[in-house]
Amino acid sequence: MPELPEVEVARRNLERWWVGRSVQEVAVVDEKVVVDTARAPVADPYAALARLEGATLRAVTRRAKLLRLELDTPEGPLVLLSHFKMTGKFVHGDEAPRGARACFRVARGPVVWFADVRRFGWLMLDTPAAIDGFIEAQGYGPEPWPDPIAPDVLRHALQSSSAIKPRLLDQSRIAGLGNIAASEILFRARIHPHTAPSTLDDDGWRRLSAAIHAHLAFVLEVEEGDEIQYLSEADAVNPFLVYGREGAPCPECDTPIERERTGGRPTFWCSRCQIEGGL
DNA sequence: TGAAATGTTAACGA
DNA sequence: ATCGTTAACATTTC
Repeated sequence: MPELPEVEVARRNLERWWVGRSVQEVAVVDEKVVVDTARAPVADPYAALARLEGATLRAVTRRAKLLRLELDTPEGPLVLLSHFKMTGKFVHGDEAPRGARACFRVARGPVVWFADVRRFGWLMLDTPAAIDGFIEAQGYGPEPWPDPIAPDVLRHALQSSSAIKPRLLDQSRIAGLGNIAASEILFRARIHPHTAPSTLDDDGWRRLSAAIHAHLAFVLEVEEGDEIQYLSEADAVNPFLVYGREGAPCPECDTPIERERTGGRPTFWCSRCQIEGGL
């Protein structure tokens, strides 16, 4: 299940596989894969994606967890936007992967598949103005990658007197962080997930800023490459410090890792390393 | 078998 | 208004 780093790896992969090359053929495997700017499935997804045949991919950019493919098509510039949600990914290969929903045959390149077992993800194709309007309307907060969010900016974005953990997930405060990232970042920053942002001192904000960047850099390094394995998949190895490690020894102090569910989402932390108030 | 899963969003209640 | 929880989306895995 993808967070920012997985989307960023997909961006790099699509750059390598596809940028500068044209699309020979497009196929829709799952009719509900293409949505409009209201996120409703379009009436004719075949016709929609057929607009990309003969198009050349110019650039791939990322905003939060959205991937934005800029294409020059016979009818003019269009943007293909995707959201991976829980299980989406782009892969390449001759055979349809599990969960295949659409595919793009790249001239002098691979066949690129949009695969998404749980089918929460989507593709959206429209003019640059329409797509950028859609992205703007999401109201995303500042990007934590590639440049770190400065401690001061972080403090203003997260300002609150309730628990910090759910705040980190709020895309309108900081863009791109997910549920795994929240636990990992707070562990790295030695901040308890229940800590109220209003009680963090300057050093706490500095640690949080550094921890966000360090976590993203770490996951990007681990997941770089053509095949991204999500944790839920068979054979996946858990590369995280505390996420999914309830009861296992803390990597710093051997205290058993704690777990709780809030708002339906699990949180993991070390009760010795992470103190409320951040110190 | 039931529960839970790395995302988002609408609906509801305090 | 704002916060937090719950259900829903669809499917797989433990």
